[in-house]
Amino acid sequence: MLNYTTSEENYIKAIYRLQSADGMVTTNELAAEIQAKPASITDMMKKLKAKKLLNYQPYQGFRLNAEGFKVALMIVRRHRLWEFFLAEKLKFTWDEVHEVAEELEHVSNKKLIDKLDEYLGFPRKDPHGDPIPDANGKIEISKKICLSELPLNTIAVVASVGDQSSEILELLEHKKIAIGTKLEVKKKFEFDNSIEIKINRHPILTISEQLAKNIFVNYGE
Amino acid sequence: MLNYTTSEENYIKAIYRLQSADGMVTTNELAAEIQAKPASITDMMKKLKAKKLLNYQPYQGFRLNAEGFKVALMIVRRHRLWEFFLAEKLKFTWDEVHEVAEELEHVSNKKLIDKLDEYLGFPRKDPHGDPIPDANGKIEISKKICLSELPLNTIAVVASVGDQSSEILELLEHKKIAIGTKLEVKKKFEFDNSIEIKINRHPILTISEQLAKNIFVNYGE
DNA sequence: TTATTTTTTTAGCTTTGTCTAAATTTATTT
DNA sequence: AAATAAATTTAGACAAAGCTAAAAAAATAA
Ligand SMILES: [Mn+2]
Ligand SMILES: [Mn+2]
Ligand SMILES: [Mn+2]
Ligand SMILES: [Mn+2]
Repeated sequence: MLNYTTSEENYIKAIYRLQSADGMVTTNELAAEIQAKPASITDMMKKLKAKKLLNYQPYQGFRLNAEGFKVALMIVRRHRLWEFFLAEKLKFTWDEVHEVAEELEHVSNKKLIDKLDEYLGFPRKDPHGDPIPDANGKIEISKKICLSELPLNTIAVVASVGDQSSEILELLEHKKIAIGTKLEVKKKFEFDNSIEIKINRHPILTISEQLAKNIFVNYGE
Repeated sequence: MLNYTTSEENYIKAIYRLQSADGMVTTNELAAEIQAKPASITDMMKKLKAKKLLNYQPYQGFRLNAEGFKVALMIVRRHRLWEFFLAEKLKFTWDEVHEVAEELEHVSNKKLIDKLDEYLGFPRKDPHGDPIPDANGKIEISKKICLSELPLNTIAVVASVGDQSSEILELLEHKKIAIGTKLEVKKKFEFDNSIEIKINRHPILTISEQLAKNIFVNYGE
């Protein structure tokens, strides 16, 4: 496995994130994800195709091939191990780990990462509940869905928030819900689609339909 | 304190390393240190002068100014803290830590470094015996001398090694000399400048001039 | 099926950091 | 003091990674 630049790695990881089971990723999709102009995407897709990391034909979109997928999993592994380290050992809070891991993930010394993994006790999930690929690139399947679709009595981890307004953040803060919070849905009411959730050692909370649709969780073993 | 690119930081650190109490650093010196061509040095010196990190007049050499020195100390702090982390927590041997720290040092999130420092218990020396600047840039003055200058029958502690090639490390391993090893010089021979040293409970060892010049020790206090 | 809109690509420009080769300045020898 | 050598800077080139604006292709609407 060769070494790639920070830019190449950020593109590879973003394609990995966007590419679902079948479909192609489009230029505009990736441009939005990476916060760059479509012309820059086309440039990089040519480069990554030349490096045999993806399939790409002009105007037809692109997908990582087997090699590109393997590379992506190693970047994801580094990112999530560092996130775990920051939260577990350095006591960073949920909103701080991602940004720092976004930089640390590009230090790609294999021994460093494998020893870090060992030091951390081979954690299987990062602080957002996302699975950490092992040294061979093996990764648990876990599903990310919105809170209103979470089955009853299933422990899940808050992974992200759809709306980013200060209003929703104020409400989440008030209810003590944050990225990484473990919860389960105890009741669902059909009248207004509100739900009741339980967080360890806290009283039952009521969540409105609007709020539930903006909270995304990871679950599944 | 602004952020600097990886390249700028490597140049700043190299100048810090070369610049002694008084004299100027020359273009060729820095070119050799950084393994780049003299023309590249001149380019970067113009850039760092424009950023007000050093004094530089064409053909007259250069020196970090107060601000550049402060920046250098923070890079050195990051480098040595990561080296300590790698040796202490991830069980890297002391000859493996430098290369990895050379990359990690460029992740310049202040909170990351200060929390890492705290997590490590505010270590004062890196695995090579070099002092680690604190969060304010304060650094112990180490009175290091090389083994060939150590007076006879004076107990000293190995603090660092000049050359860090695998060849010298192999030799040091063979002779059971490591950071922290206590020793004293028992004899000096003028013919080839070789010396004989004594390490507690070990037979007398012969050290060549080349080797002695690359072993630095702390003594007295 | 044509026309219009959207998406994507191409062409050309910018910045950063590197290089080689030539010019210039400083230092050292006759 | 010249002449020569060494050190340093300048000039011009290149690759990476981004951008804007224009052209081309694909998708959608009329
Ligand atoms: Mn990143
Ligand atoms: Mn994560
Ligand atoms: Mn470095
Ligand atoms: Mn060191």
